[in-house]
Amino acid sequence: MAQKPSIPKGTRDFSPAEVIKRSYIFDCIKKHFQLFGFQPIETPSFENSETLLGKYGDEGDRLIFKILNSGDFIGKVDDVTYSSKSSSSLAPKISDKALRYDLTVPFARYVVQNQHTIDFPFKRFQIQPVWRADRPQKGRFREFYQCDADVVGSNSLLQEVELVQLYDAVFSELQLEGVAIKLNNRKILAGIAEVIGAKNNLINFTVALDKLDKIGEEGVKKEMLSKGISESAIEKASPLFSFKGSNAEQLDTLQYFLSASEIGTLGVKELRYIIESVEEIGLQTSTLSIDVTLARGLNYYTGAIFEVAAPEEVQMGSIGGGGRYDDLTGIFGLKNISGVGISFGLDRIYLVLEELNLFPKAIDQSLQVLCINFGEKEALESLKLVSRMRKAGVNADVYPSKTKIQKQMKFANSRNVPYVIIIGEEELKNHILILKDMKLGTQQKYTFDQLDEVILKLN
RNA sequence: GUGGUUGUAGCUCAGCUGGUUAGAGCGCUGGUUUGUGGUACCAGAAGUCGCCGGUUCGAACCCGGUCUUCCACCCCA
Repeated sequence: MAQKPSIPKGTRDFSPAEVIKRSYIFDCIKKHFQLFGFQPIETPSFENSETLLGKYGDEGDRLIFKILNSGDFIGKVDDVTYSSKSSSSLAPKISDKALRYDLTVPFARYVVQNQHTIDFPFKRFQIQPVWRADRPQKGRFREFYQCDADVVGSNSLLQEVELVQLYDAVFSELQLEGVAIKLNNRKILAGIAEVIGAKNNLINFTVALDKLDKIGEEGVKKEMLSKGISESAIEKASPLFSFKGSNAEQLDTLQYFLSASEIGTLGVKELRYIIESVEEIGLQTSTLSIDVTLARGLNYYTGAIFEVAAPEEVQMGSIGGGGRYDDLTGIFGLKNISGVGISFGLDRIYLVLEELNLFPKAIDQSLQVLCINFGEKEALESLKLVSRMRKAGVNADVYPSKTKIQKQMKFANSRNVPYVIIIGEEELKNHILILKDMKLGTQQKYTFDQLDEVILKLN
């Protein structure tokens, strides 16, 4: 026997039960994307390196999977580069393609490339795998799916309002109640930095602030200090560390706090509009709240920032996120196209639904009825009935070989088949079938002519 | 990328300071039941102890490397 085969670190096989549960989530998300007027696109799993590199920061570049060129790719490298043993200068010479790292940048590329055939505003959704050369952890993989919905070509804050509704609709349908949608605005973060006098240290300030719930007030202050933010600035920002109250109260406090900052005031105005609009329309099961410490990847967000936290009873962190980016397509040469989008973290949603036991009970009933095989003649008759049932939309099958009834029943049981049809020699002669309810253990006789009744029962 | 952690039967895990033939539960196969699963009882099969190397008379156990798992950073879904 050869050595056991294996799969690369951070990748997974999915069993039938897992694929079915994952499709349940995919289907729900997809359905709501379409209900909200989004259209599907797909892009290649790999892009030209220059499309991806430099778009996610140095950290991101390191995590991009690079694809080796074909043919004699080493022979074409000049001796100086080859003998330099420097990965950063060698890599571009031997690799000019890379695996998709997220869906947003390829989408931006798509929009720029197809700008003349797209009707703006363009609402697109995309559900495809992405790859990251990260070190795996629970709920973090090197190959995973992203489910994104973005709108480009509209500045309207109505989009933000709709995206909050979309989150609520999806999680409500998944029976995942108590999801916390957190909202912030990057203009508010910029305003805060301006007001406290840390304007040119915005990124370090927000990255540190984002960690508040994780490392606490002291930890955040320490990190800010180490990143060169002055003590007086941190002192001015300290009200933020214990920011409480209703959304309305927080908005008023923020408005006052940021009154000296033009951009901050604009941020508060935007935030207020979104919050008040959502409150007017109402949410089914989720809550929407302001979180001034929310920052996320700041590379391209310019307005609203979303993050969705799983219900408190599960330790899972973020199960979705998104935001507004005023100039995403600018990196590919198309200016003044504003976009806003959200993403669902499929793998984490899966783990949460599993932990809270929220998958539908009958989700693993992929087969509705199985016919026991008593031999050639009987099986042939069963097949006739099965084909009629299949036409009526019933998942039906015949056990392929004549083995012990015991074994066939056991198979039906472990496949979680709710009904079994028994047609033996005696039944065949009299044109009847026995329908056994595997849950109750009861059985009932029907003539072949009564098959429609059986189908009705199975549906 | 940094530091740590994990790997023993299909699955979940025991296995003492290094010492005969590596165990349990669940699952699987067969039987009690040759036309009835899920319960019960009986029997059985199944492991190069992640992989490679080293120390030792002797290694699942000690050492080194490697892969994998999970965790904390980094970053992020």
